[in-house]
Amino acid sequence: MNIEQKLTATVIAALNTLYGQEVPEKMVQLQKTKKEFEGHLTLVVFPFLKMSKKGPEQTAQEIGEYLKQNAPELVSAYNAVKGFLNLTIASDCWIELLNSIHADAEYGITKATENSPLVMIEYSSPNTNKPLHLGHVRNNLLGWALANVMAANGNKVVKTNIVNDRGIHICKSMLAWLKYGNGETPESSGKKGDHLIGDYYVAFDKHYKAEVKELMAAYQAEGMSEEEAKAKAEANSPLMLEAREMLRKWEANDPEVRGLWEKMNNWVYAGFDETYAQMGVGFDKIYYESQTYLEGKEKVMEGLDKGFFFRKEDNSVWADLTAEGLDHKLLLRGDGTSVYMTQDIGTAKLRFQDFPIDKMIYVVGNEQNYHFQVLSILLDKLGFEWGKGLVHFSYGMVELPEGKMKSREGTVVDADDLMAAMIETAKETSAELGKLDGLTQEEADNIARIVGLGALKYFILKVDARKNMTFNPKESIDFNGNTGPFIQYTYARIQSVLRKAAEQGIEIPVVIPAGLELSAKEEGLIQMLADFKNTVKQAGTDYNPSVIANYAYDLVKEYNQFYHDFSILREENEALKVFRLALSQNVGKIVKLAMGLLGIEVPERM
RNA sequence: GGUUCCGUAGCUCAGCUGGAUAGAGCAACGCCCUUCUAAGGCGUGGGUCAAGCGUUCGAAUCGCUUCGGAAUCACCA
Repeated sequence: MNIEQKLTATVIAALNTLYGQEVPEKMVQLQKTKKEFEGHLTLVVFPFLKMSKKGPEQTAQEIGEYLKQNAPELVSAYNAVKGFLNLTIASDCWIELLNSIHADAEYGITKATENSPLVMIEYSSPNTNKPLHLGHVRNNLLGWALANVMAANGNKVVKTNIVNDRGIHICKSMLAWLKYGNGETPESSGKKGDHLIGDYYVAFDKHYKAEVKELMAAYQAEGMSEEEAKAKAEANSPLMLEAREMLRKWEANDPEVRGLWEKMNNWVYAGFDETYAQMGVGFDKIYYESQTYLEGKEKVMEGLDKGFFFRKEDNSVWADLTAEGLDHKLLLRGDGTSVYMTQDIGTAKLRFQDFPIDKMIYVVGNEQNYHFQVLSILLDKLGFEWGKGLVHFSYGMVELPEGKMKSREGTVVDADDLMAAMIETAKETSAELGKLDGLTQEEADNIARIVGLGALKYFILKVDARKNMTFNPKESIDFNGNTGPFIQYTYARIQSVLRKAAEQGIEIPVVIPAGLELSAKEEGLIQMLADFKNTVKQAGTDYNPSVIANYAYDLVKEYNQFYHDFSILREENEALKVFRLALSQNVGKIVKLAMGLLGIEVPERM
């Protein structure tokens, strides 16, 4: 039983004795005492005024006095301010609590068991015609962190990625490469494969635009209106026609097109793998749209037979969602080909064949809210048990100060460049601060990597996922204040103290003996450490990794104050010294666990 | 127009299952390294929580209305 549970039970007993009423646990509102008041936990007494028939202050006094008299081992002091009863918990309770945290190397983490539900998390889901950019970074970091959080809440987790490896956009890159590439390869050019392909996608666009412009001028010279000319030019652009032809060939399994497609996709995958590795994310199972995009059709036909869907005169198949307050939704075109929704149904079918999914989480941007609302309804109709309860983990866009990223204007922030820049900044900062003395190049580089990526990841993960966020590429991400490096720095500091303690031959016992006089700061830190368990739980139930980030910051800020105000190794009272070492060690442990959930490493020194 | 989401300090964000005087960081200014890592600590200034109404002992938090912003409502994915 933890402190709050004990206290709740004691308060219930107190109310029973004082006012002769049995109150439900829910009515006992305990909250952390605000900083400006003395105490650890605060009981809100407003709900009890009716039974006490006294004023708030007097009621608080009565309850406080009862607790102090009857449970001194728990409540050592109290003060009443208006309707708030601030309770000071006895020091030994805190040491006991620290010991329980100390004994658990993975405090706050609940491991999955045989019978745990299986949660599948889809994230990343790139197109193979462009390298990853800042938007993908947010997606990947959130997906990875969310997967960790779900796993820490006792779920079996399967991380999955659906790669959009087919379609007109890939054909554009392929065509441009054939036309303008001169056989360029990642090896010959030294470019990462995804960047190489991205360059040809851009090249296609450039040539296509030039073509359209030229055609338009010709048509307009013939007397067409601007609008007409544009439409006709776009329809007759030889490049676009060629790309469409290529897509047809691809669908007809033309060996040459398929061969090129495979070659170029493999370049992209090699590039993505590098980016993923640097980002520190990964997947358990990767699906490719080329393998799933035909699967949905069968399911849709099944739904049509069962009367869930209907066919129009032009042979297209639709779902009528007016009963759900939505519109009609196309599922199969008149020519029988699939649309996006159909493909997602197909992917769902394959996934369910592969894994006994209990819950499905899609990490996809908020511009697709409508899509997932519809998908949920459709999957439910088609008999997927997890369909109705599927979670669209909808995150907001990353915007620049001047608005959205636009590839046309070259404002897209590339993932590889961004990570490299962060690491470079970390390296420079470390050098300026003289932190690298006595380290090998390899150690220094690794620290720069950990710190640079830590800054980037924390910057993104600390904000509530569903909100749009602003990123200003001109102002580099901070390393001071509420940042990843601040948290990492505190961890490194703690490790430094622990190393020195070890050098001095001081051992931290398995059980810290009780009977110490603790400061409010120290007790508060233990209280915060214990909160980690609830924070992990909250992050899981709310699908919200940012609460972990904010928790880590609060904890570390508190610890830094302690570190500044109290001596650890220079403390003369040996028992107190050992206690503070144990406290520090556990702060370090929790910081590492919390950051680990976010996918952020912590350095032993920095 | 329908639906959904957002609006908190100059900037970036917490707080939102109702509780005390709304918090951090950045930026500005000032102080603290002969002492365990100064990527740190302390302090000063900075707010009509978009606006209004309602529910409540109590509203940034819940409800309604209005204003502002975003997304979406495709035979694109």
